[in-house]
Amino acid sequence: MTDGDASTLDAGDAPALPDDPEEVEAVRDALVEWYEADHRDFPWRRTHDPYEILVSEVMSQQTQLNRVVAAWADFLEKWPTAAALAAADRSDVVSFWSGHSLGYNNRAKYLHEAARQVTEEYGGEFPESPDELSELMGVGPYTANAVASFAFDNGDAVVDTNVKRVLHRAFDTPDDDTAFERVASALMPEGESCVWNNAIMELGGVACGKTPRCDEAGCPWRKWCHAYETGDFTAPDVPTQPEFEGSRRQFRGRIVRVLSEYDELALDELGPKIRVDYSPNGSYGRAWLQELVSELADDELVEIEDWDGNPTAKLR
DNA sequence: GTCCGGGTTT
DNA sequence: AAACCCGGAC
Repeated sequence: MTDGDASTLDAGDAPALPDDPEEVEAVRDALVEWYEADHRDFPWRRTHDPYEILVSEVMSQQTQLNRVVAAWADFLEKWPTAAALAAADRSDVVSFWSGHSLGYNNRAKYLHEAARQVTEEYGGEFPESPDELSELMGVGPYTANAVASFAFDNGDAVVDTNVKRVLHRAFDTPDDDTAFERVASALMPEGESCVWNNAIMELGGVACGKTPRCDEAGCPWRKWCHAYETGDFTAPDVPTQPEFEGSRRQFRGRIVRVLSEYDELALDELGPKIRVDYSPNGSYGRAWLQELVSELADDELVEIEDWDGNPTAKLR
């Protein structure tokens, strides 16, 4: 279809890819050649199994890649297929997640649920389009395109913060999601999502990180790059998170970790294991803990038994 | 000790 | 719009 973006594209100060289509082709070729000449050899880049890709993507969303390597291998050894994962107890999956310090335990739950969806709703066969993949629990636009790309070479351009940073610097793309979307899609060579999305994220990871390493990494886009020309390597704003130390997040994580070591634990036994200054009637006491545990129960990560008298928590 | 990363859900 | 995690780099 013809796009209705002509007015914005013609807006004079519109950011841009080179006008000449041959030049755009040169930009594409330069990146793909750079990637193919040398890149980090992550194990998930050696598979096209959609389940293995999904696991790596969900883990990568939140964790340094070094730790993902070990967790990914362990996870697949334990649950080699979507069917195997779907058959597991969720508490075991959450325990694994917590035990490998992967963070965001809800995502273990989502991954387990996604595996169940694949086996029960798709007969064990992963769907191959980004739209269908998006229906899986915990799979949003980024992960849907990543899995479609790396498993089936069937994705659209991924837009994660790496890609945004690269596009913002190289082509002065404004810090606006629809603009990133539009430029990323215009740039991706049709039908080459696997190599392309790997390449552009590799660029964001090794050459165009927060501190740019244009020359050291031999960035293939230096001759077109707006930032390289101007010296302004400003990156798009990333929302800053509230403090972690002392946060509810921190104690939720501790609770899950402790509960994965014990079958079940009364609140007054759990308390001291997550906080040295716990005392049942103190300011950080049973009422405080009860609320945290209740929220974990609302998230279906934890189960509370024995509500009358001596509440006990266990992984669900 | 301080800073850093980052997509999905509700 | 807000909540969610934790180790590693500096």
